[in-house]
Amino acid sequence: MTRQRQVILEVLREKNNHPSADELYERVRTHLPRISLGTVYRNLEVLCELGQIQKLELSGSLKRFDGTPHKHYHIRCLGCDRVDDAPVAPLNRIEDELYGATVFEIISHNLEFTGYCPRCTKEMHKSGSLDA
Amino acid sequence: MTRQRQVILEVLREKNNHPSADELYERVRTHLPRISLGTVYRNLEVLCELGQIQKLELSGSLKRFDGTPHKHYHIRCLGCDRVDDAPVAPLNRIEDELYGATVFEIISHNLEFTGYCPRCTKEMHKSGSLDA
DNA sequence: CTACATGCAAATGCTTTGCAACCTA
DNA sequence: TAGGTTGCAAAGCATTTGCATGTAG
Repeated sequence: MTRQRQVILEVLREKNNHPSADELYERVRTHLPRISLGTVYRNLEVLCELGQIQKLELSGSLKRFDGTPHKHYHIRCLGCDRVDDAPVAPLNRIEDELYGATVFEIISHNLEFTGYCPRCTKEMHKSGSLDA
Repeated sequence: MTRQRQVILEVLREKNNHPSADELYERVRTHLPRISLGTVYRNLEVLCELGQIQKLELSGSLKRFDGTPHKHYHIRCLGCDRVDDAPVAPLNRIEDELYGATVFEIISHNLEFTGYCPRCTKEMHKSGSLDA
């Protein structure tokens, strides 16, 4: 556990708004100005394997990271890419529905919502493109 | 509707195994040897906008394309990236669960399964890494 | 004839990697 | 001091884009 890894974990946990590697890099840089982006990527990978954090591979967007290890769903803003936790109960039975109906051995599932955050909703109303 | 666009659509529909742009490019090339990858990308984009096909932005994988416009879920193989349709009924009510519980204006949702296809399952048993 | 589509190649953006120097247990 | 880790720079890969030419309607 190097200083770099420590700071990355702390910074990710203190304000867990699901940052991308690059956003996290910028924040970590205020504490460790000489850290490199490669180190951030490498440590995020290691921390995932250790089960301390999770990598979010949301469709149609770059990778983001979640400071908590517990499984939950997310909502992503189509306007600004902001990611929030989705307040929905996990679908505990959904994988059973596939049993016998698919040739795959199911390992996991993920549910993702997309929509517009308040700011982007307002922005759209201003510019008149309410349907986009 | 150019010849290129026509062929891309036909090839995508005739064997809809959710190819990537590149795989589709290779297949289309057997009919139109001089087509460029850029053209394939551009036409796939256009066909999506026309509602003829859909773009699948599955997490942790490159973009894939589905020759049908109707909404359904998918399963992806963690070993070889093969993508099948998931035989599960659409969750028609799920977005309502978020109503009032999030500040987002929900537009859509997507459910994704991951697992192992028969071939990769067998492969794992052979090499002894049953848990990966 | 005009607008849009093409082929080609270069550019982009995120992510990974090779490598020599550097810590740290 | 041995093994993992770092910073840096370069490479990798999927995708997008600029531009001159070509083609459909």
